[in-house]
Amino acid sequence: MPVSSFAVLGLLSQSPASGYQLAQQVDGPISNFWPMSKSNVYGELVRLEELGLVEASDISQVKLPNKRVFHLTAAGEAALDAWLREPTFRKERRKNSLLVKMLFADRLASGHIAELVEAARDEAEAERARLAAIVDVLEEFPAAQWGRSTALFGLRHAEATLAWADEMRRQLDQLSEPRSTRRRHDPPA
Amino acid sequence: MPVSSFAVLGLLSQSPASGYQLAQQVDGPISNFWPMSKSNVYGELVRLEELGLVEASDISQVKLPNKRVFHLTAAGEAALDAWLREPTFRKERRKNSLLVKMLFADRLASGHIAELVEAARDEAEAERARLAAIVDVLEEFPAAQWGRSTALFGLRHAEATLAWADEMRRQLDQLSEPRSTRRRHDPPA
DNA sequence: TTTGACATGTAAGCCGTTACATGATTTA
DNA sequence: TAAATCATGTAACGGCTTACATGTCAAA
Repeated sequence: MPVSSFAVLGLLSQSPASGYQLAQQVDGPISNFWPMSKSNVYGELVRLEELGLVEASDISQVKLPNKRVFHLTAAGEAALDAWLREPTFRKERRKNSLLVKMLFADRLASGHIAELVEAARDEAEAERARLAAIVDVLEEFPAAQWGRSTALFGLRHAEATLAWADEMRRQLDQLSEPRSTRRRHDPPA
Repeated sequence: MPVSSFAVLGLLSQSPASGYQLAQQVDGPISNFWPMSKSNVYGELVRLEELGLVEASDISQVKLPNKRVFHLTAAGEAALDAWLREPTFRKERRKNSLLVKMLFADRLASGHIAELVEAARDEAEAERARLAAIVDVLEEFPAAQWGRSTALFGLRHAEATLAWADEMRRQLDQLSEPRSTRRRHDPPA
């Protein structure tokens, strides 16, 4: 079973929900580290229902379309907990096309490399600010401590990207001014 | 065109190669941030050939199977360089099932959470050591500076994961010994 | 009157994986 | 004699995405 199945089980474990509601939830916090599309959600629900891990109650509504509200079965709870307990998450493929570009950066003028690095830096800085704010806010809600931990993970990684970008900047600076032994603090010309 | 196509173009730009040779190369450094399977490589070659971005020369060998050695066309070089120059790499989905587990960690006993964190830490520490060694070695080869930069990126991120795991450790320690106001340095009992 | 929220899905297709198929030659 | 290396692919399938299809009701 794909991780997406467990992601849906996890969301349902917090509260029963219709496909529509789940489709909205997957654009929430979880999208930061497990993006899913709407269709994907509906597909997972079909699978989980066939496996008996979730069940639906038909809710008829006046003035609004009827909906099917899903909730975990006992088997669903067991499956979720068993998965959560496994300390195995090795197979995730960290794909990063920025690094593919860096690997072949020999083909680029240093100005173009600098553009790549700056674009990466800008993105990382925006991410850092966004996540720092979230971590800060959640600090005050002990009940959200694990949610906070996911944001903290992202924050530390954004900081890592920033640190890397700064190192790359320095490397690129040395390329463009390679006057052999250059003093640390040049007097203005 | 998927990034994998450009990855193959990039490898071929360094030196012409047969499908077999490429299939070996994709298990090399590039596998750290763009994993590809053997079949995937052969598939990409078909696509790139149809698009006129690579061409093959048939090499007949005695005592060994014949092979088709691919090289970039002018169009292939142009396509690669155009892609390398674009400072856009936004769409990469960073998927991380560890964080999915953390998000639902409320369902777990703190011992199980600690196991997750320790497993993540162990993996990150192994990765840190592996990459630190590579970064160190490549230090001495200025020609490999961009290859080194990709390892450095991985190194900084492994360090970020370690820092995060240590913060989680502390958080978990506080959970297990919550004797209200605890002194910094407890005298032994 | 049109747009947006509510609500559920299907269809087509892409990217990529694992497993399989074939067959010669070299090395243990 | 068995395994590894060289060499090229095919088949089947899984996961996921985008775009499309359908329809009601409330609000602007």
